[in-house]
Amino acid sequence: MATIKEIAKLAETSISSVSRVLNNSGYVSEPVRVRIQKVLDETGYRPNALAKALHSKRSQTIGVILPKINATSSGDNIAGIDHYFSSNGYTIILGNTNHSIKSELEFLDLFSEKQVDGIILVATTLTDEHVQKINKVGKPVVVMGQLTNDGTPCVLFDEVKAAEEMVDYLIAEHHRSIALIGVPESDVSVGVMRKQGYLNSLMKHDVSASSNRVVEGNFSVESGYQACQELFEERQERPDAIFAANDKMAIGAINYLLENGYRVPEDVSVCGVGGGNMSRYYNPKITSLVYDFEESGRVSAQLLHRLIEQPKLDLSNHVSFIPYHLEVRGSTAKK
Amino acid sequence: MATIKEIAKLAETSISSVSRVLNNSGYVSEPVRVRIQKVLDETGYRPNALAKALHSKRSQTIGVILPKINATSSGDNIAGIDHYFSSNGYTIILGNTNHSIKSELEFLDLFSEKQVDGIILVATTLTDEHVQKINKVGKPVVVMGQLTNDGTPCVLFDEVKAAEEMVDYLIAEHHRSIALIGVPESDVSVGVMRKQGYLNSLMKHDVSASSNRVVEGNFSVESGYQACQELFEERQERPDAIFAANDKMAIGAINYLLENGYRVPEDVSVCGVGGGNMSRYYNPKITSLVYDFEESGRVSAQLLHRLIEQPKLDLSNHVSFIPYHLEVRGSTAKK
DNA sequence: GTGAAAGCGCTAACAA
DNA sequence: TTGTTAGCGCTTTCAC
Repeated sequence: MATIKEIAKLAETSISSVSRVLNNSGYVSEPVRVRIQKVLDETGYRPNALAKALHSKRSQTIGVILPKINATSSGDNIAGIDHYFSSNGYTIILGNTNHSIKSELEFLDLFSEKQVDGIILVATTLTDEHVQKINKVGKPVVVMGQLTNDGTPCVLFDEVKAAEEMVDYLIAEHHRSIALIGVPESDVSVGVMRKQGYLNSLMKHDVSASSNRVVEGNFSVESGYQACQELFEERQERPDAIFAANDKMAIGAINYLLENGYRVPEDVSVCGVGGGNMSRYYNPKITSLVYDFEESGRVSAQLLHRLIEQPKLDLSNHVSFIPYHLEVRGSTAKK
Repeated sequence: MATIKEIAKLAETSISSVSRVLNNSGYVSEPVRVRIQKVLDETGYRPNALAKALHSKRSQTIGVILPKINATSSGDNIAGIDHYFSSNGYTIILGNTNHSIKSELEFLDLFSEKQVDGIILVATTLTDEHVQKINKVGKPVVVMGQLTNDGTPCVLFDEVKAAEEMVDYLIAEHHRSIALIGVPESDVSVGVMRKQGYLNSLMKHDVSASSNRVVEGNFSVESGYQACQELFEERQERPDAIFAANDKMAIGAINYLLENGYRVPEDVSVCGVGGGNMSRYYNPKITSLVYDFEESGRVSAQLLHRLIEQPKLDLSNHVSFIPYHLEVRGSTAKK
């Protein structure tokens, strides 16, 4: 790796002149410029971004922390973030936490050491420790997927409203015994909010809600299968519709139903949340709340970018809700 | 952000002593050590990794270049890479090329500027320009997904053998009219190799091969649907089995068949490659070559790590084949 | 044991 | 117009 010093020597000039042609700044006479450019081309010289960053205090790097890199939503999130930032000269560094809160905190520190210009934190839960650390890193942070309560700007879907809309639809289709396959409340957006929306809708329409019709999975297809089994084999009455908190569990539920002689949607309607490939191409195609995770990545990136470019900008308490839509597909029908 | 200088001042000592306790190197008397540690704790000081890297010439950063970040294989790849490297103190920086060769070349340069310690290039094609640039960056590079011809170590699946095995299986199940839904040859591993395996098997068993039974898609579900439609509506004879070069196209093909009154697998057997969630949970479950992309990420990472740690190590021409296995599921049956 | 000082590669005053 | 120089934050000799 050549340095600017060596280039200067080869071109028989000073490093400042080299720096000038490199950055197209200041005055350089044509002959010198040409001489330097020639050496630059011949050596294929690349400036050291670290040295540059050390001086400018801008690393042109964004840290992205997420709970599980190999989840379809993560891929889309990153695609959106990357698309926005790479076209603005930034590069992305990745922090995969595998759902470990400790690891989340560590990445906040690590990224801080690496002098990232900003951080996007894709969170499933937000503890006081998080909040504290976020405020301590002293760099712009945008939280994705969770509502913040300390003013940190966040980007997310309106989970309550979305879930409510889905159950409204099921009720409009004359379903009255509607089950929920949820997840633990440690995941606030999914475990708490979607359940809240489910309950809101039932209340609103005066449809009976019963813990008898609520079971819990863990996001996986298998857990959806088991949850559905529990619903149909261990509970008092059989639901005529199932709202699963994500598409994978909806698929698990459908698998259980089909294997046990129920028809979907004729006997039981099933719907999920996410709307990605798995639900779109499943057989039957699954009615789902379609979330555009790439868009949520893009919006987070844009927000963070503004925060970076205009440090005085006060975006505290800013909340961006990403649009979603209910897509009725083949897995639900009028009762 | 505090600097080592400020810490030294606060602890009323020199920066070298601070550096010593930071790195646990050299002699520091107990009282001084304690005094420094106290300031360190109180300020929550974090060393600047850039300055450190500038000096040590090790950034503890790995660049990963891939064609499409939101593809399930990419997520798994990165998970494997990340898992290995993060437990070794490295962090990952991402280069998403969206299949643009130009962009691939640019990331090689960019990562070089960012002083990454090594690069993993997930490639679909490898031009001379690639090879040239790879050799010029002067950093360890491991290519994933493609066979290299210039000695650059690579990690991939034995596509020819895998495809051959799949078609062997179809033939063993008495299928004789076997169609291929492939992809363009610009993707060497998928477009060329899998087709080669398909042909090898037919030849080997003396089963007729005909361009009449070969169509091309573009990896997507929709293209699989169309390819299958072409096979059944525009070709002379109908195949009794279809080998799709990936699971998505297999799903597209199945969708076409089911919509048009064919039963799968009773009338037509369909199989794919990949073996991930989409095929595992589809209805019917899809017979597939199960590739472990997380493992291929892990192996690439390990290989690159060795290259980084032992620069004199000669791993040129090294090729790692990642194991795979044929999983017979519900979409294929004996004829 | 401790601290001053050089240097990693670069930018940006400041002189010349 | 050009070159010298002082940092950016850190590590590491090398005197003291």
